[in-house]
Amino acid sequence: MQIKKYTDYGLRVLMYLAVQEEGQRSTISDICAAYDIPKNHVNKIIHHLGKLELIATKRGKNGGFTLAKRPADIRLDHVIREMEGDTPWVNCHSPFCKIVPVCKLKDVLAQAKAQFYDYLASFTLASLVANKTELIAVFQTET
Amino acid sequence: MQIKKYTDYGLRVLMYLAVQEEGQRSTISDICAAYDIPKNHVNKIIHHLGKLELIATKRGKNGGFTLAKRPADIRLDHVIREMEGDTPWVNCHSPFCKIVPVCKLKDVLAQAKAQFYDYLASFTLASLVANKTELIAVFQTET
DNA sequence: TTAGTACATGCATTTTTAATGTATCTTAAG
DNA sequence: CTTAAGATACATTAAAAATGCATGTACTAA
Repeated sequence: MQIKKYTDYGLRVLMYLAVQEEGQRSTISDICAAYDIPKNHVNKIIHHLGKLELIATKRGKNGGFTLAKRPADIRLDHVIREMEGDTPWVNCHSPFCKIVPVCKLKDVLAQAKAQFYDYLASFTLASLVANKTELIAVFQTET
Repeated sequence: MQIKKYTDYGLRVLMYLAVQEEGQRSTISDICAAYDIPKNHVNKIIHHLGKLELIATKRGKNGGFTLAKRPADIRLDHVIREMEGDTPWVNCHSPFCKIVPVCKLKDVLAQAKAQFYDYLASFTLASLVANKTELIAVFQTET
């Protein structure tokens, strides 16, 4: 059990953007150079983050993207739920399970999952970049 | 993000055993017939549950297995952790991530994961089979 | 004591999902 | 009108999980 790299990268993109100077646009190439991760994947992630209106994207020359909200207004539970896809953590229907109607397992797991997200709801992107200067320093180092 | 069928089946095996008559041994064939799931997979799961000392297995003719503990003494967090494998929910090391030393994301996710398991720790196998007679009835129906 | 049954174990194959790659389209700046 | 950037679609590869197959080992009962 693990979050997808897709989700992980999405969060890292947001962290990167959160420590940039106000109004400073970043590009997919910037991000990929900073983290050394593949452009293809990030391409899709940026698109997705744009759709979620977490970032504002701009095409064409001198294009790029910036955060569309303040870091303190970007809750982690929201980002992770959206990026990860919000499906039940146990699959009761393929294959068909005959005890589903009387099975308490799915309910317990659903509640446990809710606990996970409830906890995340108390954090925002701002929580992740509280140590902004440290992050900036690390981004500037060569690998 | 989802638990493995392996884990799911493991829990279902335990539920099945928990509603059997005291001392009544079950076999892999019994379980697979009850849930209509593949023997190969269950084979490994039974072995694993045996290693965890959650069930007592017996080979040979008239062999099979029973719960090795009372349902109230089998905590769900324990079962799921063991079956699922207890690794971090975010992979910070492949590919290498340069911000790891100053990254708060891993800590937040680790705590969220802890919340998930803490909640499960308040439930046992007994919680899952509180409606024992209902479960028995469903097991007896044809598919 | 031997035939049969059931779990134990290891390896192979298939399926599913995620990750990555390639290509082309659209938009905007200069 | 050329270049740079994200948008979009499709293809391919890689990783993980699920499943299958074969054989070993322990136990029982006839």
